[in-house]
Amino acid sequence: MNKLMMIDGNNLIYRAFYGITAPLQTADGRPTNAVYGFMLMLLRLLQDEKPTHILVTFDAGKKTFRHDTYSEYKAGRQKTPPELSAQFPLLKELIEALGIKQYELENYEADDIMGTLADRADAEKCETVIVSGDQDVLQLASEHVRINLLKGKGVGDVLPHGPEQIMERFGLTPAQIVDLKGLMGDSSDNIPGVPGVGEKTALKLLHEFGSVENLLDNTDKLKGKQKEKVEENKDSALLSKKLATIFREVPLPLEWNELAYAGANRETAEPVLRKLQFNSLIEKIPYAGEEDEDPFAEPAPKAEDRAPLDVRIVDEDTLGELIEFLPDVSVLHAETHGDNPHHAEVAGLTLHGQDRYYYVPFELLRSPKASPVLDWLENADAPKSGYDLHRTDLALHWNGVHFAGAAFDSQLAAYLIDPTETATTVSGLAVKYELPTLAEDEAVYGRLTKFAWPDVETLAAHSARKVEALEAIIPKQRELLESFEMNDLFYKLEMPLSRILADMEKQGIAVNPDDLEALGSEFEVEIKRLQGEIYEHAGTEFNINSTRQLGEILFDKLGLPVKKKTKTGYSTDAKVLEELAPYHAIVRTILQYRQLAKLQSTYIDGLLKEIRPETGKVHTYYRQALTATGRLSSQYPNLQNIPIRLEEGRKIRKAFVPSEPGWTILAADYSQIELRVLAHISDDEGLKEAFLHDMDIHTKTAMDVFGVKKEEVDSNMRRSAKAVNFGIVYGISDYGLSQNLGITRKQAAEFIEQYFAAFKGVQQYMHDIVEEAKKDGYVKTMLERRRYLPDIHNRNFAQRSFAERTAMNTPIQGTAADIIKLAMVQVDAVLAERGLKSRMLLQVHDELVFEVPADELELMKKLLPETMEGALKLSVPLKADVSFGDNWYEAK
DNA sequence: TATGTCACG
DNA sequence: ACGTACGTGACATAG
Repeated sequence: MNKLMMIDGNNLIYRAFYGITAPLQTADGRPTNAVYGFMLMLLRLLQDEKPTHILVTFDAGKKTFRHDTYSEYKAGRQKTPPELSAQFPLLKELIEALGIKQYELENYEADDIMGTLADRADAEKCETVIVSGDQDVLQLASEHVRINLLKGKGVGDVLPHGPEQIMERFGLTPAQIVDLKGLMGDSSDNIPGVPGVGEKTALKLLHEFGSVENLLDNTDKLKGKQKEKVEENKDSALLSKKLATIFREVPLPLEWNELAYAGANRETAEPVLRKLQFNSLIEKIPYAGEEDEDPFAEPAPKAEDRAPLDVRIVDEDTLGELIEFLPDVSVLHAETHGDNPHHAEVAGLTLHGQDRYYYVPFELLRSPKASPVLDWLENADAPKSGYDLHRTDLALHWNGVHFAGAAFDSQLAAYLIDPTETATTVSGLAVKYELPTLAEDEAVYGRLTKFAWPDVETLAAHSARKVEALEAIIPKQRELLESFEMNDLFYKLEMPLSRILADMEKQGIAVNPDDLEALGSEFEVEIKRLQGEIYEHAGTEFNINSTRQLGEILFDKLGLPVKKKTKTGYSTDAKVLEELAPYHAIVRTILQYRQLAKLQSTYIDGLLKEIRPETGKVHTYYRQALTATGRLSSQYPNLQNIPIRLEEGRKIRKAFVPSEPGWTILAADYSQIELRVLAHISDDEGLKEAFLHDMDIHTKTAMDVFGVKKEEVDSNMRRSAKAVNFGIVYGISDYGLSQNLGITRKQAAEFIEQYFAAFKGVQQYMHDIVEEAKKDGYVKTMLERRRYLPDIHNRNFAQRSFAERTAMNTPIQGTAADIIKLAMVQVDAVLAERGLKSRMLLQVHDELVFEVPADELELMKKLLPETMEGALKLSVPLKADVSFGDNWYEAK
């Protein structure tokens, strides 16, 4: 059975270029990221589709027959970046070397070539797959032709579209896709369509009229502005449809057997792959005549072919040998199981130095003879490198083993090098750094319910491979950190912080279950009452927590107006319910029910489950290598979202108490840290002035935006100004602000304009930072933390806009994160220097929470804000406020 | 496992 | 015209 796969080469290489941001290059310095990304996609496609025939098509030259019809076709397109143009010849060479047919033809686009062949294939009833990211090709779908539409940024994800999926998604046949384009146009190809008609309107019109032509013949059935627009743009609509129509009669000299593909030839493929430095891919290519192995299956075929590592599995008798060897150990890796490191199981440790590997089964550490190993593990002066040592530390801790001396954590390094990188395993890093592949943990252990430790030899061998890879990865990471000027950020901030976080997490915070249960009982009574009331209003009992059932009651049964839809049904979120409240008493009741149900399930029941019986405390886990901006995140439980805004929820905080009698909870939070950072980064005179005089920033903003005196600022003006300030920090858009304030977009746009007129420095910053992102491909915080923004060049407006807002927000949010991290390191040092007993327990983005003994309270009330305010010198003062009490509720 | 909702900064 | 406020995690439902 034959199967043809056709790939839009231009489309895929563009996506690969923006999808793979790693600085890959050939030995002579030519960039290869796009070629690499293309190869990853191709391999995945070969694996998933197993085609018997393949064709990669390209656009040839600039002019096509479409330019004769419309000279502005594809006008205004950004020039292809030179780093990408340079990769076309490399890609073509590689495709050739893989034995895959490629074709391009003067005057025609890749689409036309695919369309012509797809028609032929369909007539022959040959199964055909077309791969592209361009929606235009959906018009080619038919009984035998499926479109794999690329989705998202990933290199592998596709959305299969046959006629049925197209009908489901658009309510159109494949043939009607050109009518859709005719009406809505296509900005990336500069196809005009009908002004004022977007996808929504175009679909509505087509559902009614079927085609562009039929619509134009029946414009008398339209009304108002829409009628005018359509009538005025008849020619444009017809032209646009014509331009979007794929030409299916391209004169093609291709013979079917030229497209045949049965795998690559090792002798021709390997040299080219080596030249491109794609060493890690060599064994993932399906070669003709070789066993057809799954290129993504792990363990990777070649890894096992390499000479096995000399791994010694240590037992009581050979412990002496290991102990002698300890001073040479540089890399350590713990094999652990469990997402929550506070509850992780430790199978064993692999130690490496001087090309020797020792695997220590964890039980062996219980032996009295192993005490030198324990001493070494807890010796802060014995430096250890590894991957996710924070997790190792916690897992060992709860199993009774002390750990210290983390010197280089490869996971943290990877995070600084690219915080949005998805390769979050040692195996993933090996791929990234083009090292020999190694098995993913999942492949060795299985996952979730299927998890099982393999026999000790397999485990030791796998673990040693990881350590081997780390030995190669770490020097590369050191170089990158150096060249990114991140040495301070890494060695003086993130590495020390990692130990501090582990200390905080082990310490935990005491939670009084009686307080929670008492509060829970109150909620319980009220929830029951509200539930009864809702059933009564509804005239029936149903599951209020089910949005589907709730939607049926509100909108079908009670007939309330539908405000918003989700992709699966009616939206019933709080914003919608607020709008519906005037129509029916049930709505307010549901809002109250939702509020209490949330508190009950997440914060009463959820928190009670997390109290550790041995300690009576909750021990959160801070993820230090997760967020795109440099913030921490908190899990198991999340202690960064304990309620505070509404009084009912805020009471939860009363259950967070000191763990020793007579002690106090002390909290200190930065005041307006993000806006202060903005004042510094943007160097805006007005904003700096405001903070130098410690003014109420929202009032000051209102004064300048509305042009009034301080006394004239009313609460509404201040509220608006506050929303504008939030918007500024998030990367402002008129739409976002209008939604937040419930005003029109136009009004929001005016606010923003007035804000920028008053704060010229901020306006300049917002402009400059986007330009910087375009130039460099990334933005930075004050401490040189980076975030790459590949979508800053995206032709899709929404994605590009998002990248622009991110460019504005990340340096602000990220610098604020840098600052509080600095403060934590400094506070930790101060506590140690002075031998204080006070303990840092929590971090909530701009707030630090401590428990302090009575005799240290006065000192801490002074030291803490002092240290926090002095953490980093800005052109405006930092301000930290302290509060304290018998629990977290009181300390605010 | 995906989706909707809602808690926080 | 396009379609969004930035960054997270946990829970319940439903397939």
